[in-house]
Amino acid sequence: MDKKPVIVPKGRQQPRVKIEDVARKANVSPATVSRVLNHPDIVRPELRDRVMRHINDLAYTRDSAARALKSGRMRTVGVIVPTLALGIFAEGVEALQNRLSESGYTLFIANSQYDQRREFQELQSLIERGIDGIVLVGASHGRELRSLIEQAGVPVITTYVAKAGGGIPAIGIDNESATREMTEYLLRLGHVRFGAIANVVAASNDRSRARLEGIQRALSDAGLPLKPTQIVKADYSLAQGRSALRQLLTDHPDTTAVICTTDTLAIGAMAEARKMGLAVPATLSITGFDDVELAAQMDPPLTTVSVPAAEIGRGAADYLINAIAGSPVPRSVVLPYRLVMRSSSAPPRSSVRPARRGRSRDH
Amino acid sequence: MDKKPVIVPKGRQQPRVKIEDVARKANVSPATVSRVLNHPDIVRPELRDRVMRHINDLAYTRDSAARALKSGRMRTVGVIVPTLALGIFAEGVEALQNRLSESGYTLFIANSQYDQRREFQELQSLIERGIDGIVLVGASHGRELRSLIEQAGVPVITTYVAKAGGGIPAIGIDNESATREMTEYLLRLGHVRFGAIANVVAASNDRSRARLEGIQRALSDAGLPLKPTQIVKADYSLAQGRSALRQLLTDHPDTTAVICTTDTLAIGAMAEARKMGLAVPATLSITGFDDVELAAQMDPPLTTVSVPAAEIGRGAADYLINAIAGSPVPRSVVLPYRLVMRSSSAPPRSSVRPARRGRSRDH
DNA sequence: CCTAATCCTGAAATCGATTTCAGAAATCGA
DNA sequence: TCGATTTCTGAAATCGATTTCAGGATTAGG
Repeated sequence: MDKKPVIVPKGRQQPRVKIEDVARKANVSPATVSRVLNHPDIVRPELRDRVMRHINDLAYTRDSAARALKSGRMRTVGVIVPTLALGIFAEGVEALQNRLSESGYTLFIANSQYDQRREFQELQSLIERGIDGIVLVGASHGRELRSLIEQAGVPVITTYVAKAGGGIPAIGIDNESATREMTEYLLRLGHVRFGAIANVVAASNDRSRARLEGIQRALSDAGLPLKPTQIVKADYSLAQGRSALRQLLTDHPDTTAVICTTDTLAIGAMAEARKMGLAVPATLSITGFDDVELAAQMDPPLTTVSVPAAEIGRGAADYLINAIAGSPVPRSVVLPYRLVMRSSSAPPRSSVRPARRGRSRDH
Repeated sequence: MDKKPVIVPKGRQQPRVKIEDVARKANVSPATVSRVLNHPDIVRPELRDRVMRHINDLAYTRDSAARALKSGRMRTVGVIVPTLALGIFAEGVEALQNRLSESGYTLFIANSQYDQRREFQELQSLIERGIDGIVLVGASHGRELRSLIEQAGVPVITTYVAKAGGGIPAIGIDNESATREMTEYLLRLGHVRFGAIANVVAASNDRSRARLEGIQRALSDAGLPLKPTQIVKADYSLAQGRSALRQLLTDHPDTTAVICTTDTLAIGAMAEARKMGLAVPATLSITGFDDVELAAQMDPPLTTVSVPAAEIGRGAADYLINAIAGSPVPRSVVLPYRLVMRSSSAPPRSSVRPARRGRSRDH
């Protein structure tokens, strides 16, 4: 009469195999099955084997929700990156996932699009999911985000930077010092007229900001502080590298060295230089940052800073695994970057014999 | 005496706020609180507001493990990509995550490194995690993987291909037809001596294999079937693109058009061509596949096939969201690719007036 | 004004695995 | 051989939220 056609229940079709089913088949209690799975060494070997056989026969797998409920551990870690479009982040995430997977952890991924509000929301949703650890990128995070983390009592680590505020441990490189070294290298080559292209448009991109500061500091120390027009701000696209170079050379046609805070920008700048008929490095030296795969293959190959992204990812995984287990963990890990001198940089064409570092020529 | 120093308990530090706490504060039963959160419309408005206030006051968030246990839904989706190093996958994952996030889903990520065994293991671990949906890449998957999926009764979709075996729905482009079109375009330009560079080393890379078949088919149809030495197999690195081109031109110095199954390979090939002093496209036309950001910025800009990665990611998300909800879903979705003709391809230098398709010139 | 229908709310069962507690079995020493 | 340990196993409580079931309060209808 009023019987509606049967609706397939939304849940799992096949009635899941439960620990109790295994227990019954093996003629033991559920407790024993649980022990076989979690503490195999405290179960008599023959019994353990028998139970194991039945577990395999029934293709039993534990319900992770029930497990998590009882144990309070999800065996899950979350990562929030600005974007996956940057190879350097993708590489780090991949290494992170691989290492976590080895230890039985699963990785949640989210992206913030360089937006702190979004980062906060994604983190909130991850925490509600009950993650056991969090990986962030960069040093600058809203204070409400920090209090959210604190309140959740979940271990965190932030990556790609050498240190972060708010007591958050970090693993990464010292961005500022890297560009400072790069700048000093160019100074040693004899360059005196510099330009910088930095993707500092996104408010939360503290890496590029630190890199820019490294450039500025080195040049100030050398008595050649950058004028505002010698710094072109961009986002992280290749096309912006092009237009940035054009603008820079419009304002300062005599520039001989351009330092970019990203390989993407540098590659864009090189493309534009070529189009403008400027020889690299004869007329213009260009350097990047990140050492993406393409950098070495450019013509000429790009001088840049190599960032150990995979190592950062692995290190973050190890840190969290230990922190979750309650093992002691380092406060922060500073990894070495590597300056990779290729042939997109050279002494300026009409370089006077490299003066002994023109420290106080003008002041 | 035997008292050890207190060890901080491993669980959550702060005793989590539970639904019962909220209920007590608000002077209602836990059931009501649950209803306020899950079915707000069936609770008397004033009561609902009161409960809501207390929920906010206590910063209560539901325990997702308990929720998942009771409801059988994790609100979680997993994706397994071959690697994140390829921008095209990173882009798809990013779009996937964004769309899922909008619908309250969280994304697990894993990578297979083009290894079917690893893909299977990662999937197993994801299924144990109780995911509600799965996103895979490509058409070729082991049969044990398919039976695992079936047994788990979880909706799946595979991506970047137009169709897959084993009754698995797919969303993506028709790779074979794309390269066929590309090849026909080059034929129309007047090329007759072709070479192909394909990353078909990884057993599971069916995309590139399909692309290679597209090339072969088009050339066979034109009466110009590729000899084995005209096909160079590579993996997906830029450096291999270089060496592949060198090998190809060693065996067939008179080649005028090289079709690559990946932009990365094409870019490597272009770099090598430049190094060998070959003008592109005057002496050699080169085409790629994927339309990565760099393709348009090359010198000359690369002719390639644009893959709608973001759309694929979004489409996969929508598919799963619907499938999980029990809504009707399409069998498969074929998205349009786009041939992007740029200036890395041109008629061969000494091209005779493009013959009307030299169909049966020889045999 | 009273019964019938409607609307809301609370008590309690439930999801599936883990773990404490206690008892049974096995081992050991005398 | 018997009691004292030591090992191992099972019964039952527990994790926290959801949902069914039934009853109390409210409104509508006569």
